[in-house]
Amino acid sequence: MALGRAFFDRPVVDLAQALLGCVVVRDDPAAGRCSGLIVETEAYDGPDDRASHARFGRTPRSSIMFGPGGRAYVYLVYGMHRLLNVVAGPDGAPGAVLVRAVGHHEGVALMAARRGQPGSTSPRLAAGPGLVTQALGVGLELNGTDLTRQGPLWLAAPPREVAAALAVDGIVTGPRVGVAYAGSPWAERPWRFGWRDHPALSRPFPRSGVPGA
DNA sequence: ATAGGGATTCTC
DNA sequence: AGAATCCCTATT
Repeated sequence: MALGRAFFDRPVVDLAQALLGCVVVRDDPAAGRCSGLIVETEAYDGPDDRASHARFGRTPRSSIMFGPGGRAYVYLVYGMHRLLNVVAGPDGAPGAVLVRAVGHHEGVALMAARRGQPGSTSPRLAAGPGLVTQALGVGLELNGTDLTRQGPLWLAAPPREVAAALAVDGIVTGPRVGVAYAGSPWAERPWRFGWRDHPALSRPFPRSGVPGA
């Protein structure tokens, strides 16, 4: 059962936290299904956020960020890595959440094969935003995909036991990665969220904390 | 039409 | 610490 549109209609920083524990499902007709648990996210807000692609206003690339929530925003960085984002709603309010890391769920073997590491069961197969798309087989052709309906790429609510485990472990926050160019205060905003001590985190959080602290 | 740069990852 | 690599945005 896919998460409905209403789930995404909230401030992007709230959405970034709400997505932790959710399941990102990749259904490829040829390769089959794999899915992962979202364990790390970052929020990118509207034009005021100097780290966000929306800082240039509505451009061809960022236009998806200005649309309704619950759609995928996939783009290329550094000429080689594809990054997956979840657009926040409502329509007209730009914002997107970068999926920085996912943990194992379904189709680990398929994900390992896509990573070029057949047979690996490392929990860190998708520990990093570029690795997430590589492991899940997410390409630019999926930009704009409606994540609220079962299809090639969609999102599901956290399984019961996952939600329970996350509640026990807690959420850590920190500054977003690789956005020094944005300057103060945007580079320091604690808009990176992670499942505390999860093995699939992309890299250590410099300081521990709780949302809102 | 062209130049500057990046929400990364891997290797030296 | 540095390269790989190309699309996007801004500027001329």
